[in-house]
Amino acid sequence: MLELAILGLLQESPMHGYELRKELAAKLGAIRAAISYGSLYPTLRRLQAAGWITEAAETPATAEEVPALTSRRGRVVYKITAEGKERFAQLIGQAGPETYDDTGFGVHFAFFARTDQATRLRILEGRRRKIEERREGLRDVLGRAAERLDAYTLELQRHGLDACEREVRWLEELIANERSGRAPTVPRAGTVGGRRDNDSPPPPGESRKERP
Amino acid sequence: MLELAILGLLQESPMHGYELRKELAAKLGAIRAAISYGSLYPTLRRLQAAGWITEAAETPATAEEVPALTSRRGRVVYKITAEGKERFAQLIGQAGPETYDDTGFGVHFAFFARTDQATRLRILEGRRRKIEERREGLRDVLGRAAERLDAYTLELQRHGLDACEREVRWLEELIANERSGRAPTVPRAGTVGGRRDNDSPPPPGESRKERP
DNA sequence: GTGCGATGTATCGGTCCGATACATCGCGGT
DNA sequence: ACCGCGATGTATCGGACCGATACATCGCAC
Repeated sequence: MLELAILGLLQESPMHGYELRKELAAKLGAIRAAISYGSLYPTLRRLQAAGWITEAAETPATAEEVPALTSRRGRVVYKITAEGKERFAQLIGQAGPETYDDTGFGVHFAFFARTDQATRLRILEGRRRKIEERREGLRDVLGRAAERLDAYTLELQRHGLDACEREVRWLEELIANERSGRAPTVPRAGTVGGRRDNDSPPPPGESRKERP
Repeated sequence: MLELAILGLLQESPMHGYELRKELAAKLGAIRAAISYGSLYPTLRRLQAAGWITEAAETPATAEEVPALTSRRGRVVYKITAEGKERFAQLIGQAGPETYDDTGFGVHFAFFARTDQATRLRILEGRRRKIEERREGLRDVLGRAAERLDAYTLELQRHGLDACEREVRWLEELIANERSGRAPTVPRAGTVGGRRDNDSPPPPGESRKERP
């Protein structure tokens, strides 16, 4: 999963580890807190060894100014290779069981702008199926095994069930949008947060800065 | 976390591994799918080595019938020890940072029936704080960094933000209930699932079958 | 000029997962 | 009478990821 996320982010622009972590946190903030360095750096080395990414030269503009006075060793910038792009396309296209768990789905969804529509649909439906199964499990427990459980545990299940139903509805809308029409945004009733600009941006397509 | 969950479950009745996994799935179904055997069995051994649990004799009633014809080796039943109960009380009472992440909070909450009110309150408020922070992060991204992100990523953040707001409200109600009054259940509008019995059972206290 | 928070790279031990292996039991089908 | 097959049950192994920790540099506020 981390591998896929890194490859996806480096496709937007070259970055060093620290930056990668921050971008990752911004892009996946809804899913996971922040990736640990204990995972990040070893994975970067693994990707580099596999040839999916390479170290890029630091400060490409106006080089040679004060060249190597303090043996400038900080900031290792990585960029994705052609093989890395192929690898990303392969990973984003194929769907194993882990594609539908919380983290896996989140990462795939975050890169939907780089995914073709058929795959998007497949992933959304797979996720829906998985959440529906969880929902049925919770309903079973709340129905059949309710008397064996204490009130707190029951309350936890109810909250979980509610979240499942909500996510299924969300997925339904995304699937409907995906099938006919385009815009990835779900119609919203009350505009819950703040702000109201930037609603319904233009259809997917590739994001800007594909090749700076 | 697994350690706490196992200790908590074994406090209700002795069990073997397979059963433990199923009970765990029922109790924590809203939080995590099912614990892996690759974690369960090593943890059981660790707990046994530490003296928190012991192997209990299988088939206590009507023993000696067909004693050892096929060398009956299956089903290792574990029971909690006095030290194990102390350990549980200690773990459930102290709160580190991991107490407030999704899994940690879920496990603590699932055993609220065995937790004193002050601790319950502390944990609920800690969780609320954590979710509020995540919520603020998402609002920031949706407000300030929105133009850098594609429509799918934004939709993911919005869904996450919605879930955060919902959980905060849920926690608010639980906290209010906890402070004055008793019943752990949150007032519900539509009764979404099925069934309507077993609503608002008597105040917490210990669950049944403390000592069979 | 000095401390301090942000930036930045890196490792280590530990927890947990997913795949896999293997053995037994009860039951239905043929 | 036999066979298979799904549920029950214990167990291990490699790998992914986390949390704590260490350490070094930079800019800037006091």
